[in-house]
Amino acid sequence: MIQFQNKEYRCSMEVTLELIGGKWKALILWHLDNNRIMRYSELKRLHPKLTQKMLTQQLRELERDGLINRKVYAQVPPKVEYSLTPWGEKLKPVLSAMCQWGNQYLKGQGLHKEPPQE
Amino acid sequence: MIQFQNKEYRCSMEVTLELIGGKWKALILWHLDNNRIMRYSELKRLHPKLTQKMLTQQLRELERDGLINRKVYAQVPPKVEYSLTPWGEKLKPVLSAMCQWGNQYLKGQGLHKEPPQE
DNA sequence: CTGTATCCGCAAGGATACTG
DNA sequence: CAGTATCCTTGCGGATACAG
Repeated sequence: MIQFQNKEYRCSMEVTLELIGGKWKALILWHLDNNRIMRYSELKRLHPKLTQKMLTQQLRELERDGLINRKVYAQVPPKVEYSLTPWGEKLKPVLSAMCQWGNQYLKGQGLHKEPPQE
Repeated sequence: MIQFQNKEYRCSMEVTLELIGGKWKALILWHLDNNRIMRYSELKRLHPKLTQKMLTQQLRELERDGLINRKVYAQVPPKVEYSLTPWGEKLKPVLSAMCQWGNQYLKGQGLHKEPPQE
């Protein structure tokens, strides 16, 4: 049994799910990984169903958990840049594996065809 | 823009999230990957907060999407075994990467320490 | 531009009872 | 054992207004 932040976990998979699970986090992290640095408005455009409230909420949690950096420029109009921390960057294997799998699944017509052998 | 099952996706990451996202699927798949074959009652014991309703629902979706097999033995009392399909097995890189990352994060005291160099 | 703050609807998910 | 079926609650997340 793992103790972490006042909660209990049965395996490290549960911890990972707690930190990058949820509806939007993996998507945000993946695009931050590709683009290195993104502004709030760029992240907002990732998906039409991603609302301001949700985006801000997810970004705050990712920041709190040490996965992304938030850099505010003291200027008008405001400018805020988001980027991955070292911990966030170590997620690359996870994220790119997810993306690759999705690609393969789509190419194989998903459901009805066996996965390709490589 | 990707079309898949009457829905639209902007990248394959979104497709993967649609198929293995959600609160329990990755955990279920990960343990199926480790144990090869698991009965319903074994899966139920994965987590105290995983209810029958949720487990059944997630299993049905995973089966519908071609990620797991469901084998029913015609006997009393009933016996049902779940296992990964070839598509499900191709998720191993994703799942083990997630598990590894969680381990590293925990060992590094998570938030406040830099990730280890390897 | 990059956010907060509220209000609020609705569907995800919990609890319970029942079944082949 | 491995589920359904049903009811009911909770809180996620949408909509809107406002601000530095």
